[in-house]
Amino acid sequence: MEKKLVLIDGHSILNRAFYGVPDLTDSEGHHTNAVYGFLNIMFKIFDTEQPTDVVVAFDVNKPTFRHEAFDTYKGTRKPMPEELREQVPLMKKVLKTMNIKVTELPGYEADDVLGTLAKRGEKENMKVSVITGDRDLLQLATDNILIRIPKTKKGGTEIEDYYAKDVKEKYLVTPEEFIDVKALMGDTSDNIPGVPSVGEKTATKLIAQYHSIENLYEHLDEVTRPKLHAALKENKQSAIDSKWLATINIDSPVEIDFNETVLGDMFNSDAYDLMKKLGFKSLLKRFDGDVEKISEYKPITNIISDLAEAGKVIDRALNENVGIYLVSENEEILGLVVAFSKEEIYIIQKEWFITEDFLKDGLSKILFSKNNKVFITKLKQHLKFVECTEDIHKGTIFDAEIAAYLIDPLKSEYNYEDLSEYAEVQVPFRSELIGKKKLVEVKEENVDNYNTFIALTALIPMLASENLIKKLEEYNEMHLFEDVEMPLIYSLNRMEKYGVKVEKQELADYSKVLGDKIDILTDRIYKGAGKEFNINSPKQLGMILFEDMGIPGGKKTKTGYSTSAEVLEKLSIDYPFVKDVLEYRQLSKLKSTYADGLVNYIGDDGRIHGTFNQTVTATGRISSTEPNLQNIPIRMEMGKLFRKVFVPEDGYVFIDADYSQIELRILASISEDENLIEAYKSHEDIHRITASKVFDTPFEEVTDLQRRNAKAVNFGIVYGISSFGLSNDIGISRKQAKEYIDQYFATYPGIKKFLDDTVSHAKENGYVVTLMGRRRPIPNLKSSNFMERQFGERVAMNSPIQGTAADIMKVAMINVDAELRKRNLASRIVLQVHDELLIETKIGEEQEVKEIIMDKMKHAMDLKVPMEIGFGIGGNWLDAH
DNA sequence: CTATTCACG
DNA sequence: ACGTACGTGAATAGT
Repeated sequence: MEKKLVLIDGHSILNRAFYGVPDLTDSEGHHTNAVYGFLNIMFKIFDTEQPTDVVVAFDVNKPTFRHEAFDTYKGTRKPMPEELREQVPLMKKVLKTMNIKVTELPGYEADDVLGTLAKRGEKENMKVSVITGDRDLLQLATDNILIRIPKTKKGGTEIEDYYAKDVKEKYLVTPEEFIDVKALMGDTSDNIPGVPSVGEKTATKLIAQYHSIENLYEHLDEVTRPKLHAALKENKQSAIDSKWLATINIDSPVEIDFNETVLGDMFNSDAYDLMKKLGFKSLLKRFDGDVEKISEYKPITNIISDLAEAGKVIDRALNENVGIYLVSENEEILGLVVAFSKEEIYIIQKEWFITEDFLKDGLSKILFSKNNKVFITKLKQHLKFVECTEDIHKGTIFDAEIAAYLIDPLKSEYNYEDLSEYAEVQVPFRSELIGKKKLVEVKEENVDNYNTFIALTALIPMLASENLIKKLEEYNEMHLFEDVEMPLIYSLNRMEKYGVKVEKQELADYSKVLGDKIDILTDRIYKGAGKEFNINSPKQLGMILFEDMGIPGGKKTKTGYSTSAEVLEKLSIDYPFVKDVLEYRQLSKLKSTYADGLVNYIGDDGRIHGTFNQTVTATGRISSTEPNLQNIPIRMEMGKLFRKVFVPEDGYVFIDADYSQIELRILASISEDENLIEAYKSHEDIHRITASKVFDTPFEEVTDLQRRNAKAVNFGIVYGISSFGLSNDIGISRKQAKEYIDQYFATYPGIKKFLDDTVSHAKENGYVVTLMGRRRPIPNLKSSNFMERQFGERVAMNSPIQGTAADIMKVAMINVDAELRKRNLASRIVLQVHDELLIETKIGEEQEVKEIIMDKMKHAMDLKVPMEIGFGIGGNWLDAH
């Protein structure tokens, strides 16, 4: 029988899998996505190749013979992200458990091991496949050695196959010559220097003609292009060295016998248990006799184009449990999916008599029916299409995205694929169905994939709901879900629908003013530099400042000099030129982001309707996009003028209300520190009190500097203080900073205890919670990397505080909004900026609105300290604040 | 597609 | 000896 050998480039494939597969973690919070992706690629190969022998080769994290020869050689080791690094040992363990031969050879790279084994296998008449993501291995291809490169493309993984003839076809050179091409070109990521100015084109042409670097140099006179000739002549040694570096050693001392590589029982019970523990449900189906045999679920859909039939489905949905999805893209509706169960899914197409209005109306009826239960994701987006005068009856609608967010707020997305982990079905990947294409395109090109995708989007929320609810209950987050996050959807929806009025002309005028100032500065900067350059390019600016002008003290970043405001600020004292750059930076930021940026979002109604995202932040805050209305300037004089263009419509005024020092008050309350609570109860200036205690100065004699420093310490505490951070912030020594902190903790011992307890709780359980039970997992605390763990500790200290503030604001928003509507007032919330609400208030309603805000904001939660609200009223946002 | 910078809380 | 404040989003440059 013919033997078939599969050789896998371990790190290379693991790396591809890591970047190609969405984040996954096992029950203990360890990352598993790369391992999962690796196994999927491996099984895909095994399925088609049916190998008799398999070896997986890993690199050793030690210098190789290439380093010995050249100290500049760094190999391919880019720093690996921690999330990937931790999966390497796991990968090896999984492979060993599956009885797959794993090898690593000190002093050599995996490439060399693979090359050696490939050639040995070929000699023994085996068919050989090398699985790698690295094109350098193409040099190994022959008629019997196949190089296979898996690529994550739009619409799934494809594998590029190369025998010798395929290399020749694609790269116009033989596999052996491919080494020489690469050597000439050089490769910065592998630190192969090559010959400068020789790119792929030239290298290929030269090697195709001369077949090797050595032969090329024997015929160097024939190279007539003068620059090329010179470059080759000058870099002869480099070219030869590069070739040596790029050549895979096919004679490495690999002590492996082909007796050891025979594929044994991959699907043994240990491997089964391990897969199960890692949560790789889809892989379990490969195990014979697996009782839980799970295969990929592909929904069967019923397409409806007939109006009467569509009406029947919608009517039925009013009285049953349904998963629904209104398919829309760029405000255009494509159809409505109604899923009653795995077996019964209807896709109501928008065509013939089925109009957008019909579908919107259907959606509305299903959502607002009190006799059904609706499972959905992105409810807020759906509400965009319906009239929503009252909130949907509590308990009849379940947004699975929100639920999944509360269970794990660290995920970047919560689409059907992410939710399927709760649904006990194995679903096709989104990337395979639609990739990054627009839905309309997929509908045209591959209607089957389109239907599968939209069916799953409707169905999975329903299938996942049971386990989601179980988890919410287990985590004690049901209250948060039912009474905070779900009701908040409607308040955010109204806020988005109202939008906020912005004076377009004034914004345009201001853009012009800024533009003129920028032009003047640009001229001055060019004159000062002695030449024109792109001031917006940190790279070019760095060159000008620290090389051309020879300004000392260039702080390096990964890629060059830092030109951040922090650095420039210090230089600006001695160099007026730098001052101009700083001002240019500030103005061009204002112009591009705020003046020109915001204009694009002003709608025909003269208002900006931004999006407030509810499932983005790790702490529970909402975020704002398209545009970001939560970072409109306020601190700088030039910037705060933008707040003047935010105005109420005619007949209204702005009321602005913000929580005063909400986070510090929360800290006082959660920590139950008596001194801080007492300080707040006294209603005196908290930073002054702190300064007085920490610096042991009578209250009346506290200096401005002392107060400022105390304020910085208060901030620092909330962020999870470190002496370094504090010293950096207020420009004192680390030692001094440490003394401040120690003194602070001595003043408020309850805070010290709370922070310590929180961190140890987090280390023990892997998560922290807010006062309302909102959970944030902190996987970093388990990291093997010291810095990451340290970061985890700061996060553990900060998240309960920031998160509780978010909880409080959410409750306040819901209650303010509800009360305004209950009283039939025309006033409405138009913006939320974390601790601030902006209310467009109908003239005549000011007093009532003020009372509502004060009441609802103050009493959103019962804390051990009083909550104080800053209040303002005015004809624009700046004046109201 | 990532890094840098800077706007906000 | 590491190299750090917590949470966001947008514009820009350059690979």
